[in-house]
Amino acid sequence: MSKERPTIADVASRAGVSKGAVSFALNGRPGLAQATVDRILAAADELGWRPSNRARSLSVSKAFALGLVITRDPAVLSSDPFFPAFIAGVESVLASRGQALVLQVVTPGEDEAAGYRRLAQDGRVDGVFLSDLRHDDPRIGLLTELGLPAVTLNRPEGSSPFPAVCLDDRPGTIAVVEHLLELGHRRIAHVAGPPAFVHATAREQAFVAALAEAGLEPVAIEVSDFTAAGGTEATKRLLALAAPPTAIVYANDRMAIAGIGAAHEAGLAVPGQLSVAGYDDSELAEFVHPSLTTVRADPFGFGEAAARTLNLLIDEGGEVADVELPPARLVVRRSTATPADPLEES
Amino acid sequence: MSKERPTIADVASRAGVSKGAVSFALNGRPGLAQATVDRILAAADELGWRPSNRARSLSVSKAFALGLVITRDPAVLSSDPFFPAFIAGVESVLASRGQALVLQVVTPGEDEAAGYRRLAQDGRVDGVFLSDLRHDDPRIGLLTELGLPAVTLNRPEGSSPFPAVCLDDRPGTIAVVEHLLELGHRRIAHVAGPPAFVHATAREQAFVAALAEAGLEPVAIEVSDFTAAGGTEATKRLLALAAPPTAIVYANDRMAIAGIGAAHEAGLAVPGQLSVAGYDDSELAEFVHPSLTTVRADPFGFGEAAARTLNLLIDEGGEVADVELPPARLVVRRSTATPADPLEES
DNA sequence: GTAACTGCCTAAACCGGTTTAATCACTCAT
DNA sequence: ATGAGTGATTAAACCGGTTTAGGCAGTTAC
Repeated sequence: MSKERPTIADVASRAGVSKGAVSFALNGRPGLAQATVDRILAAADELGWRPSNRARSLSVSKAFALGLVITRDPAVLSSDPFFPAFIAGVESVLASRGQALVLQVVTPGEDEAAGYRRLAQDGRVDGVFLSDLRHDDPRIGLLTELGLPAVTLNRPEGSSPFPAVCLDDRPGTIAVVEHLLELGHRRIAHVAGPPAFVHATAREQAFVAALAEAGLEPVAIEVSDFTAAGGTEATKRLLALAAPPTAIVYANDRMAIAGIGAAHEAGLAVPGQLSVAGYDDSELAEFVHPSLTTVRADPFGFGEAAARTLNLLIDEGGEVADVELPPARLVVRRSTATPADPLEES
Repeated sequence: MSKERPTIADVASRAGVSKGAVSFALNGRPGLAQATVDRILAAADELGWRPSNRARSLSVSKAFALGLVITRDPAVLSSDPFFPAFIAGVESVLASRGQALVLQVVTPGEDEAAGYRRLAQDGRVDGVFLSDLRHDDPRIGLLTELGLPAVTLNRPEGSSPFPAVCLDDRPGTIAVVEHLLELGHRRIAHVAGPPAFVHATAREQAFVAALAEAGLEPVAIEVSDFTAAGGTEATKRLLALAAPPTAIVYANDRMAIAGIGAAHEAGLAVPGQLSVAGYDDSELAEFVHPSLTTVRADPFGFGEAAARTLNLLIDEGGEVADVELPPARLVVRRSTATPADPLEES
């Protein structure tokens, strides 16, 4: 049993042809007689030969890998339900193409640009996913400068040279508000994510717009940070208002679940005295008490679409069309109900 | 502005030396006059040259990357607090060494061996982390056969050619049981993880042993699956017992939080009528109601230690000593209290 | 004065593929 | 018979580093 990996030269000599011929056969390029191709492929098969990624990378100047840089505090990242599913979706596309996913987790304090620079300069990846898109995101300029293909998850408001894969945050949020309005709520508050993030402001604006549609104004909008701790604090502030809300719409499940906890802590019944809604439909949403009304997106599908789009950009180059994913859907559970004191105001 | 990346030849000609000299200078190898080294490094600096990873990979037959294969259902993985922090710890070691992390998420249904095979045969990584270690884990044999260095997270019971980085699950679990015993609980149950996993059985055995230490037997041990859904089901079964437990120790936080939900659903007060303890200290543990008594490990440190150990194995080869991490600590919160009907027996 | 050694540096092979230009053996048209 | 054209194949350059063997100049040893 030879422990050494066979090389293309071994295959060539076994098939009685040149290295070049083997390469042609492998890549299905025209110019070889069918019989020769068959003979080469058979030889490769018998030797168990698979072309070396390293050699291929060097000669064709491609990495056969995509990169994902996640800029988050690991503690915060911990319970984010988006990325694992997103990554799984990405992988489902990469696996069949023999590509790999290079992951980088950057703590916000550090220089996130350095993360992308390393990926680009080391030639580790052929393209990257731009997640957690921010307003005037500096990474767009950075990647343009680095010449690294990218796909943005959702659309930046400024002009961007990169294709965007979008999952509109608004319909889900609007559905939540409409659901609460139908139940009879009129005093509704929102706990938003950091305004730097596109998806945070999108949800906030959708919230405001949906209320305005019904001629209402938010009781309050608390700007928070998507963490459980932040959700707790924001909830306390809302409950301390002179005229507190009868329902709170949170920008994600973590804050919402923490909000339920804070409400209970304050002696309020959920949904009896306070209705709560989240966003994400994380695993726990169904199993906390009361189970959480929330909005379910499809992060796996998001990952698939993003990977496909990025590969299209890398392979074909030029202009790649944006992709619009089906919007998130409302999932009604037990944390929302008719308000205790309905319709104070006409 | 030349858009082309400089190569080692550019640096060489600028410094007036040969390619080989540049390589020597870069890698700090002896045999070059200090003045020459300085000149070369200055030239490299001026050109902004960084050696190409691809070329280096090919010539030294190393990938400069480590691999992590996670075999989980993405839905389940979603809310696992371990991996994000673990990965961040790994990266903190890799970043300074210019290494990358290649991630692969394999759905349990698929062939997980294929994932490792791909990583090994494509030469993507120089070594891998073996997480979620199972009893008689087939991956140990597989990796031995593939000749891929690895580090196991925790120690397999059989003989293993790989160094183990261990975080003993037992002290934390024992501390939980002792805490409950001190509160006066005598009827304690456990919701365990799948027995295939080493850490699941370790926690279960520690639970049984700690009770035995006090001359007690478990009310019941429900085998579950670490998911919130599983935690709910297991809890329902325990509460339906003729003599239900006054406290339940869960093998992780997700099941515990779902357990609190199930208890509330059943009309039980936590911790008034049922004490609940988890394991992991996930982000939400502190913010659910009541806040969850649990056990806090240090997954970030786990990642650091694992990465360092794996690199040691790759660089030095031979025998690398196992690493024992400081054990997890008990975090007492509000979900545990004196039982309602204390000390029925003895 | 020459052999042996040392310190510094270079030429060239090498890693394992891809790709281009050239070669060879045929057939076909003139 | 000759030239052109076509299809199958190969030799060799190339990607950008690392590494080995060896060359050259300047001591030192005898």
